[in-house]
Amino acid sequence: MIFLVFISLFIDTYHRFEPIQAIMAMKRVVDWRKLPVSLTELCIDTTLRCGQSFRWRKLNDEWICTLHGRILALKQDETHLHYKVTWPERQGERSSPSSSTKDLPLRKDDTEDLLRHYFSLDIDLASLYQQWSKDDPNFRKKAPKFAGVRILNQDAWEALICFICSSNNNISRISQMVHKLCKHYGPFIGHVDGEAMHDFPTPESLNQKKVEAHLRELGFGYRAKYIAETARIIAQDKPSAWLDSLRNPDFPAFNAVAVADRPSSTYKDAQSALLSLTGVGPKVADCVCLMGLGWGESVPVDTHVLQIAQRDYRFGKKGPKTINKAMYDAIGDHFRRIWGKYAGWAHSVLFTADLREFSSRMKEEKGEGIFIKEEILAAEEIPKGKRKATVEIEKKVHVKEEDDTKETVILEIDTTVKRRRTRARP
DNA sequence: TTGTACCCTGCGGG
DNA sequence: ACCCGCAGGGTAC
Repeated sequence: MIFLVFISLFIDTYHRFEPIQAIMAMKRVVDWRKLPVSLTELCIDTTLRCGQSFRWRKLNDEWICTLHGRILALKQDETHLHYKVTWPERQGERSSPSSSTKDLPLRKDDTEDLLRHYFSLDIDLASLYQQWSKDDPNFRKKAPKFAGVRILNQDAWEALICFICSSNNNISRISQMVHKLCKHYGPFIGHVDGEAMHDFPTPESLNQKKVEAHLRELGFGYRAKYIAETARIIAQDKPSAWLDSLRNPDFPAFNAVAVADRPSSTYKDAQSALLSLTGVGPKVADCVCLMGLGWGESVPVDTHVLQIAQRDYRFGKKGPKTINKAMYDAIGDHFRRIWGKYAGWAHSVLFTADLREFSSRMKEEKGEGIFIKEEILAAEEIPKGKRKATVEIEKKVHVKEEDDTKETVILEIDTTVKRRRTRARP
């Protein structure tokens, strides 16, 4: 049996093909083009804001980002995804008399392929939603308001650095930090609305002497060291295509080239390989697996997902405050059992539904279809002589919910909570 | 195996 | 108004 591994050529594509792209860049006036996609299959308004990518910005009703050495603008209506490409400017080119809109690119423009790859448009999302809804009442309840949420097929290196930034952080600040990385270390591509657009920096550009100190000045905190060390390891210590060798072979990187006779990685292989990097724990490793390496079964478990597991999937919370690796794996396995091969995709839908930014969509649900009844099972005694104490209370919460079909479902969730109690006066 | 420091920012309750 | 505690897609020690 022959194993295939796909090696990406993404690194430095811009520089490598500079002469060709310089000619392509002469065609400055680019029309909007479109791909047929329904909002059920892809909703960019949700997908680009739900915290899996940190570089997309919405300007004047268009989503803008640099990707693979070009600037992309996206718009969407009920039937189509509209896109516009801008290739990089060259120094002094704009005033060059040879510059003309009549010149055609030498190569076929691959932006449509890039978009199909980036959004994994070959995957039938509606069928997946149907399957998850059939197997999971909670998904069936939440999903209708969050259609078209996809996992983006991002570059592994970019995902790695972005999710190192994400530790103990919020989406707003992560976006600001990633923007600073691009601005200070990424290749300049062009202007949009007078604002300079840079692509994501290469490992080499982040593997320089003063990067750590500089990133600290820029407000990266303790993550500055993680980024600098990871860049050094990827740029110096590992083979050139090491990260992409961890990809799911069924979903090769964009511009990948097949290489024969290499053992292919599994999801668990990829996860454990990533864990060897500084600043990369199980959660960050899973984010890179899911969004950067094509492993759809990867379920990143953060505090949010832990809450979802406990609140909506009766996952016991007897464990400690900080979850250990065993607990972490158990939660992932639990969701993989429910949702299957694309568990990470389903997880992303529920994660999005729980984000505060999107919570208004669920607001009307609260208090109408859901009734909660608490039943205290056991409570630790308050020590004698103390009037107040923080004690463990074990309670059983009955959640009675009605879904659209008026069918009644009873879920029981065992919980242990800390509550401040006051001893009754003698 | 469990606990704590780590950088920084926005938010809600006093 | 200001302060203060705390959480925000965790990880290293």
